[in-house]
Amino acid sequence: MTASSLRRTPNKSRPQVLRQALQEHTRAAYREAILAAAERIILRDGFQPARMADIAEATGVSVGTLYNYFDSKEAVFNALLEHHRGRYAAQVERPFDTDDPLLQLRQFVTRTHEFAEENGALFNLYIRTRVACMGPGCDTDCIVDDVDQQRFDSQLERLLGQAQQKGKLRGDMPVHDLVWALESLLQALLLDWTRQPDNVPLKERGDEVVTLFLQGACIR
Amino acid sequence: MTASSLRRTPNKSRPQVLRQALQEHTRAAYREAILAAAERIILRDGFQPARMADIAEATGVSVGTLYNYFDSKEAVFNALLEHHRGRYAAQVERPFDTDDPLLQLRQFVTRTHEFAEENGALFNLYIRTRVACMGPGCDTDCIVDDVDQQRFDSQLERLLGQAQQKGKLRGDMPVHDLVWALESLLQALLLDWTRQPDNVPLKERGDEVVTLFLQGACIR
Amino acid sequence: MTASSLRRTPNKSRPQVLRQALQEHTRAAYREAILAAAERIILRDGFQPARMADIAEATGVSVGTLYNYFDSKEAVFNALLEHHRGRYAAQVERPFDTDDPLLQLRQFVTRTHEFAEENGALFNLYIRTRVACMGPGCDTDCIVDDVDQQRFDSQLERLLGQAQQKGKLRGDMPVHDLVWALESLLQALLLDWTRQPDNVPLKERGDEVVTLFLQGACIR
Amino acid sequence: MTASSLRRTPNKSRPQVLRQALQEHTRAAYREAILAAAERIILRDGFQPARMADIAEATGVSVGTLYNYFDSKEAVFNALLEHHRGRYAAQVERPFDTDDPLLQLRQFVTRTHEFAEENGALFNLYIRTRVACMGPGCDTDCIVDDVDQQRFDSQLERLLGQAQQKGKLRGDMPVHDLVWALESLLQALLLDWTRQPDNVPLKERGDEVVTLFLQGACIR
DNA sequence: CATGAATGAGCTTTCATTCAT
DNA sequence: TATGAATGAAAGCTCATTCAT
Repeated sequence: MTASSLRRTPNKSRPQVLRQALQEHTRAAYREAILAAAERIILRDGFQPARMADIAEATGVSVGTLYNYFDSKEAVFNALLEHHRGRYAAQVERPFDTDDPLLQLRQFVTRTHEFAEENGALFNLYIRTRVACMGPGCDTDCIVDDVDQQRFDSQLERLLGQAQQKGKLRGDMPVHDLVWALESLLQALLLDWTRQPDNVPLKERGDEVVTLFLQGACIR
Repeated sequence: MTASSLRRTPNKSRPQVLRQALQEHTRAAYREAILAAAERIILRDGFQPARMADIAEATGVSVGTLYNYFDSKEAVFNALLEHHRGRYAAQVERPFDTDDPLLQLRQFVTRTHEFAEENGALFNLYIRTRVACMGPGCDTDCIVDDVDQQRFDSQLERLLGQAQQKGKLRGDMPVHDLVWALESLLQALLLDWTRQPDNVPLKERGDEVVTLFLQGACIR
Repeated sequence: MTASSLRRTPNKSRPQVLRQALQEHTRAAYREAILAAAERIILRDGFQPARMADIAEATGVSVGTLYNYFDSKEAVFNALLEHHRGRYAAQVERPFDTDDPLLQLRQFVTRTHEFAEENGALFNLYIRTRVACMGPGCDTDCIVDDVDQQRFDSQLERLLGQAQQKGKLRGDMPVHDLVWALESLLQALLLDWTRQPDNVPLKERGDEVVTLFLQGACIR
Repeated sequence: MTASSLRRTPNKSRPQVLRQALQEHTRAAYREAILAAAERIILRDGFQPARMADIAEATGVSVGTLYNYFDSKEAVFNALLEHHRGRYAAQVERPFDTDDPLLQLRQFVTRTHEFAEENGALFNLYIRTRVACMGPGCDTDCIVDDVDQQRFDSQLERLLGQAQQKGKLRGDMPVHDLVWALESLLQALLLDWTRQPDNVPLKERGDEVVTLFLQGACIR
């Protein structure tokens, strides 16, 4: 047996494959556990005060282990957000039940709110981060890009654009402004909800907000 | 008798009184200077990264002096906000030029935006903090109470309530919800503006937003 | 008193000057104390194992204080070396008592050794560092430049060059090689001495080494 | 009976013996491979920065395996040096081609330098370590004992002693001192060479150094 | 015996706050 | 009362070593 024959062999025997599959599983489980703990801790303490040591303890592992799975504290946070992006996209971008853009709009909003209600704490973190991190000095700067916002916006824009083309929305206002207004209202709603989840019936309020947005506050 | 004159109240001879008056003046000047510097620094670096040493240097005093005027870093920030509350209230709560609640509403919004444009950097900080610091763990937690929001809200509530009573607003929706919606839109606008002050003509957009709020997105 | 009048005034009153002088003194004393302690600790533990906390404790100050005087652990070490460079140069570069280059050489060597004997521990550190830090991975890489070595070499070169020109040294060998050989012998001697200061009578051995260097090992 | 065969000594059947022989072989191969990798890594990074994980990777084994063959990082380094000692001894302690001690001396020096040139990187490490690690705190403390130095010295001592007895060297100086001086020069030469192998023609310079050592710098 | 993930002590550095002058 | 040096509790991250599989 020579020194060079010690190098890792590319093809693996059966047991190795099994073991590796097991390890993959374990590894994934660890990641999940760490992220879950991190979510708890970060939600409890906030991002910057949250200490890696606490996350480790909450996970039930040592600090070093954290760094076997994530490069840095920031990476943990990023992974936390990333972890939920796909799920949101999947839930929200399914085909709609109707052809009417405005009904599609309502469905889109409802789905978003359903997702929020199903993933409360997460969304709390998520939304807050998206709003909070715009100024200098926010430690989570650059952590959250606008990927999600853009996805959300472009959906709204598409739907409102279709509605406008079909003559269902006022034409004296750029679609962009309408998008902006609706998005603002919905974000404010989510914000309120993350503050006091129990006091805000999310989906009902969402529908009301859309109605108000469409019809306006004045008597017709 | 001001707060600081309570500090020591032995028998005072005339010159002592004079000296104390002078000291009061000096004390106020120090506070102002510190707050001004703190504003510069916090706006430049953000709250949590801003270092007391930097604020001291920017003020031209020593670190210790900071603590002669404020109990803590947080206290400086609180005072900073408090410092501007009165000014905002004064500017916004003047009597209106009209009796029409909806016109008063527009004037109120305009005044708010004028104040914002006149106090850009401050307002930037102010708004951001109000939005960002709602969850736990934010270092500025407990710093910003809802005093201002409540003042703002009650104004809106009063005006929208009057309009509703006069039959100018839809009655099928609680005033509170209307207030909420308008407030959300306006806050979003301010938020946008603090991000890119130059791209958002605040007062014009404010008027448009109010119009959209009142009339809705649908064609009538 | 305006805010701007609070800024530091350039001209200082008498007491300020005094106080500052005092502080300068204190500051210098602290630096010295820290360096002295650092020397002890680094000599005891080596550079890389030496912990800032230990240096702080040895100095009798807190860790933070260390960083009020030095930017980093490396900076402490650099300062330590720098601190002694001037002293060595001063002691060694005084005018010589004679015109004979070879006698000057002996005096130069003697002075170096006197300095070494007077600054034992330091020189230990100094010499070891100069020798050790040439390969990769040495944490003190780049810390010690060759300034001192060059100064030492150029002195030797000058003296040996003069001797050669006066026909006192063999001409069949570049001065540079002679310098190299003598320097090697002297460095080895210092090295031995730093290992076991008590067993090596530095100055006597130095003289012997120079003699051996000049006359060679063979019988004439 | 080798060291590792001492590990377990139950009654062994024939096949067990065979298997054990095989294992011995494998075991040796692993050691070699690890040492080879360690040499590469340590030479690349230095001893203290070199990470066990890197050595493991370079070997193509896991970290744990390293610890099946060596007790610690230090042990790896020790083994690395030990591994080359025998080779040096073998090369250098062959019988000489001549009876003249001074010629033997030159041959001895030449052989050492040949070995150095043939084992460049290693010798680089070796020499550097021998010189650098004499003080406390050097992480490689206690790693390098003086075994090699002593062997080298005793050779020199023997040869120079013979020469002195034959009246070829000055008698007014203890052999020990002559040994010391020559050893110093040779070590300095090696040192220089390890720093810039290409600029120093080792064997030629070695001969020059011996000549200078024997004849001295002065004109005769 | 190989594996490689888990471990956790230990490191340097920062900065709000205190306090002797 | 101004000063600013001293303080020291954390924090994030590394890596030699262990040990269950």
